[in-house]
Order: sequence, then structure tokens, then C-alpha cells
Amino acid sequence: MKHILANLKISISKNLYLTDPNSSILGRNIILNSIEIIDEMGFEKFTFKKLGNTIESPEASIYRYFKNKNQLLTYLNSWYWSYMEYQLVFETTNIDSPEKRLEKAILLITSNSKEYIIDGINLAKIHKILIAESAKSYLTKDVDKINKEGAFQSYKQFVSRISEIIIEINPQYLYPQMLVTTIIEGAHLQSFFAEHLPRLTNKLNTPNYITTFYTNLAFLSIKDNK
Amino acid sequence: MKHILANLKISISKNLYLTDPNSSILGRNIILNSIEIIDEMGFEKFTFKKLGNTIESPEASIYRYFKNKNQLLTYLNSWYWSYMEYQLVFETTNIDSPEKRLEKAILLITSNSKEYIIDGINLAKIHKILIAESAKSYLTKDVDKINKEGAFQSYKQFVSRISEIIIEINPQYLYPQMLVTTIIEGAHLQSFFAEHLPRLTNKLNTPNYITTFYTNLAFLSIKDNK
DNA sequence: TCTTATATAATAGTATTACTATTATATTTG
DNA sequence: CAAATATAATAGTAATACTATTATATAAGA
Repeated sequence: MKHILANLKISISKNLYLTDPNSSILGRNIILNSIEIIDEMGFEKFTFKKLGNTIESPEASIYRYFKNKNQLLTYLNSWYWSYMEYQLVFETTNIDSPEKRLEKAILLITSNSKEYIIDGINLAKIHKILIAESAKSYLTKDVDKINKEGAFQSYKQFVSRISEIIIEINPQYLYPQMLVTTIIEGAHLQSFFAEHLPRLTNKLNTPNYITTFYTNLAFLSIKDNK
Repeated sequence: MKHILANLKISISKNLYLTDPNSSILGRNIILNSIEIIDEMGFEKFTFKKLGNTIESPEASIYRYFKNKNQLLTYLNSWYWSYMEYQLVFETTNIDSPEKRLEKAILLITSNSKEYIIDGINLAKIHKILIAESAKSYLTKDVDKINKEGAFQSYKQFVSRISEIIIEINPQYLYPQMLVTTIIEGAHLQSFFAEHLPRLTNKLNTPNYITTFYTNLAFLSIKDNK
């Protein structure tokens, strides 16, 4: 598996950049270092100027790759969900039981331990960014515009794949997408709250209690509406 | 009830402003018009300059009331959750059954029809803002700092009140806060998705399907862990 | 009542941010 | 090897977020 991962390249829709960051050293530097800086200082304080300083290129050169920092965040988002979809497909092939596949999917969403480095990208860090910053890429007045440009396609595709598993378990179930996004955004939120606002969540000393909670929730809802 | 609402003033922690906006006409103008502008153009494009223009006061005067626009958003957030807590208490007093009280609470969270104007504030609009912008007040690197200043106290208090109802229903239940925040943020998200990213949710033609979904989810989880 | 203190508002700035137009330097292709 | 093209660097600008200072109104005490 590690071998396959090492050779994997994730391809991103052409609408999400001006110049493909994978096509040059500068481009790859932009991606790699933006993850570091956003992780360090948060998306609001992240600027192309600061990024330019760390990679020792003028900010204008970064603008050749991305229209603005929101587009860069959307790119990272898209990359993350494409990677997650790949992981999902990889880990669920050859498993007949849709219940088992759903369990794997929820584990994938709720687990924080992503130790791989793929495509040069540190998965743990991009996961951490996603938890804290991803909502900002759709919670904007431009959402309809960038949606048309395909900004959320990987996310939709990932959600759709899990929804299909749910429908396999219970073809009568009415809320597959609702359930999946509730789990994804809920799990992200609980991780964030556990670290910063503990009174808004419940920290149990059971390992993977977030996984347990959402797995339970999912199966209860799916089987109840049968 | 309308009479009581008309006379109600919601009091906000002194840490969430520099000068109490309720203490002057300018202050009240700041609150009322900021809601309009944020609703119209989104929080990112909202500036004190623009607000100053519409209320015909220089932006520097607004800085006397709020440190920055994030503090203003936090104030609106806090106002909203204090109001929601008031509503919750009001609507659940004299109801013995904790199940019925929880139902009322979830209806309150998930319902979009808030037609009242209280304290001069248009509830429907502040609710709409909360759906799209509230996450931005905690998804920031300053979260720990502003948390210490009490920025999220009203939210925590609201969550805590509902958690207590859940514990009444099932004293063994392990995840009351997790469940409540999952419902609150999930319901907000589904409203947003229904409007902008329909493929990420399920739009049923049943009225109040979001309420139904989360009410079901809540009771299933609470009763299962008994 | 008048002076003084204090609250409040307006003026006039600055540093930073987000972005663009233009020029220079590589690299590729015929 | 020249021309075309891709890429990067320079040098800006308008807008944003904020502050220091000055002016004006209001309230309190003598």
C-alpha cells in the first residue's frame, strides 16, 4: 500500500488554479509552504506576501498560480477530498458487506491519525487545516459562483460515494447526504472543540470515542428508517 | 408573550464590547445596520468603513464600541444565543416531560421561521447571519484568547441547558454536549446546503424535514445508550 | 451659573493587504 | 540560432484595518 501511495498523484480540476502548481518547482513550493503557514497562523493571517517571503519569490509570482488565497484554500480542500475518496475506494474494495464498508468510511472521516506523506504533502497537517478552515471555503457569498466552477466537486463525490453505501444498507433511507455531511462536519467540530472549547463536547478517555459516537448514530438512523 | 418580548432586553457580557452599544443611539445604529450589511454582503466584505457610511458616522467612532469586526460578530453571536436561551426557558417551563422539552428545544434550533423583532433586532436576519457566519467567530487562531474573555459563554450556556434535559431523559447518556452541538451546527449546515449546495443535503417536500431528521437522530441516540 | 471634567465624535493620518500592469529573463520550438 | 512563449521580478495602486490627535457636546461640582 505504501508503494501505491508513493506513486499516486491526485489530479485537481483546472478551474481551481490559474497555473497547475504541480507543473513547476515554484508551484509545488507554494502548496507545501501554504499548508505550513496556514497551519501555523490560521487562514485569516495567511497572505501571499508572507508565503512569498518564506519561499523567496515575490507574491506576484504566486498570483500566477492562484487568483487569490481563497482559491488556494479551495484547491487544498479539493485535494484533501480527492485523496479521501481514493482512500475510501482503496479500503473498501473487495468487502461485500455494506455495513462493514460504512464502518470503514466513518473511521476514515473521524480518525485523526493520518501519518502518511503523499505527493510531498503532510497528511496530518492538511487534515488539521481542514478541520479548522474548510468551512471558510464554502461559507462565503461567492459560494454559488465557485460552486459553478466545480470547487466542491471532490467533496460532493466523496459524500455521494458514502451515500451510495447507505442506500445499499437501506434503500428506503431518506437522508443519506444529510447524514453524511452531519457526520463529517460534526466530527471535525468535535475535534476542534475538544482542543479549544471542551465544554461544547464530551471528552471520554475511550480511544476513538468520536468514531464510536458517529458510527452508532449512523447505524441507528439508517436502520430505524427501514 | 409578545408583550414580554417587547420589553425584554438581552444583556451581554462587558468583555464583548468597548462601549455598550445599548447606551447610545450611535451604538444601537451600529448593531442594527451591521446586521443588514453582513446579511447583504457577507462578513468578509463587511467593513467598519462601509458601516460608517450607511450610518453617516466616521469609522473611528465605531472603533470606540468594538475593537474590530470580529468582536462585533461575537457580540451578535452572544446576543443570539442569549435570546435563544430565553426562548428555550420560556417555551419549556411548566412542561414536566423532558422528552417534550427536548422536542421543543430541537424545534427551536432547527426552525427557520423567526418572525419577531425584539430589541429592534430583526430575528429572521440575525438567524440567517448566524447560519452563514457564526462558525467564523470560533474558527480563528484567537479562539483560546476570546474564549477566556467569555465570548462563547451564552452558546455554552444554551448547550448546557439542553444537555441537562438529555441527562434527565437518560442519566447514563455519555455524549450530551456532542449530540447538541452536532444538531445545532448540523441544522445550520443543512439550511445553508439546501440553499447553495443541494447535492450535499436532501431536500424533502415534507415541511420541517430538518427538524424531523434531527429529532429522530437525537431520540434514537439517547434511548440506545440507556 | 459657570467652570471643569468627562464622554463622545470627527479629522487625519499609517502600515498592511490584496491585487495588477509592466518589464525582464528564461525556456522551448521551428 | 532566432522567434515565440512561458515564467518571474519590479514597481506600483486602491482598499482595509486600525490609531493618534483634536474638536465638540454633555454632565457634575463649586
